[in-house]
Amino acid sequence: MNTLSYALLGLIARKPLSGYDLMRQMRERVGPLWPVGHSQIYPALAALERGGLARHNVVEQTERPDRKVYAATAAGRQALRAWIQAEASGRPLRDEFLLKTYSMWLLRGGEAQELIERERERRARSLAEYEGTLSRLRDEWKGEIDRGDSPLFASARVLEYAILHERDYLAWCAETLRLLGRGDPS
Amino acid sequence: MNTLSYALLGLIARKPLSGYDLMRQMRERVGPLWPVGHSQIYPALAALERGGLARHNVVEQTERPDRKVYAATAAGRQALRAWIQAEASGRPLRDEFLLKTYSMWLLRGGEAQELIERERERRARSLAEYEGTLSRLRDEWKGEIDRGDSPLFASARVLEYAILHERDYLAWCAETLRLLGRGDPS
DNA sequence: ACCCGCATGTAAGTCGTTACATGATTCT
DNA sequence: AGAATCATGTAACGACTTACATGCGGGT
Repeated sequence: MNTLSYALLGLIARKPLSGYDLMRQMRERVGPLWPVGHSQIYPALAALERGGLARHNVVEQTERPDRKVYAATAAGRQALRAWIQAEASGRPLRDEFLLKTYSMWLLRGGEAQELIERERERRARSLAEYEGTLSRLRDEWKGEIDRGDSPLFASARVLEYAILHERDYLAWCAETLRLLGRGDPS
Repeated sequence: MNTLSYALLGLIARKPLSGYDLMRQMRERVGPLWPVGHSQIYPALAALERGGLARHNVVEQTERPDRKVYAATAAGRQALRAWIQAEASGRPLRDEFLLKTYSMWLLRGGEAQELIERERERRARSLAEYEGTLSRLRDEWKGEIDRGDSPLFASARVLEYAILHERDYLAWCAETLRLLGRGDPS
């Protein structure tokens, strides 16, 4: 059982889904948090089923290929709870952009500023995207989203975190540009 | 050439180092950003040398095993600059704790609060650690650390980012606890 | 005609972690 | 005596990415 399996379990514990659905949900909702390709999903679902943590029904379709819709079993929900409460493994950030800034002293003239400016713009775009998703979620689930025991509350909190994180990145870029500007006025 | 190779190049572009030195520097300085085991380092250094991006001298020692001290070549620094300015690959966060909170609606009673409280404490500890490292760095390199073209400036900026990030995490935990407390008063 | 979305899979290759392997010196 | 630090490597395994593979229906 790896982290990916728990991510999938977390989704099918909310609502039964097919492998294809899971692929889209992982891309759209959990995407920035834990991206997965469909080639990982299908074997993982088979493994969950072998372990008794999920079960599937075949839904036959005439106009499209049949779907295998997976749902979490009681044992699956139990395993998910246990994983959540287990000691965190302390996985690292692995931030490629920061690793690049670590060597930005090699750049000349305004190259460092350009690099950071480009990143600032990318982050601003993804911030706007998260904010859009969150406000759509809020509009759609007005009452439920504030209840602490609701799946929607958890979704919203994760999005809030992503938003905080992007804001932070923007602030860091702005401050770095300011500091670079002082020492080296173009 | 993978990301790890550039991380190593970034270090030996600052100052020649052995594989063992690199292991420690990656653990102590770049650690939270891009952790590496020594088993990755030695083959990667050999590959850098095959590509002409680094070269090593053997430093013989009597009391300890001999060291292979690697330095970046001009081609190595050039490759590093090119990588820094290349399009970012947009690698993801892969945050296991957030993935867990995504399913926290499964928990009962105060379990969610306990989970977040534990994480808050862990983050507070690593914040203190980063702050300590940064203030030590500042004390040691007073003049150089503010010059935008200095390696120390880059190191400090990366640490600043890590600090911002931890503060953010703390704020998020506090807010989440507040929201959980309102809906479900123990 | 060609590409996109739906739908499910397998295979090959890279990256990263953990364990295996060796051997001297220094600290407890 | 046993553990930790210095110092360099190899091997096995697991996780992740990218490409291969198939096939129908709808849009341009």
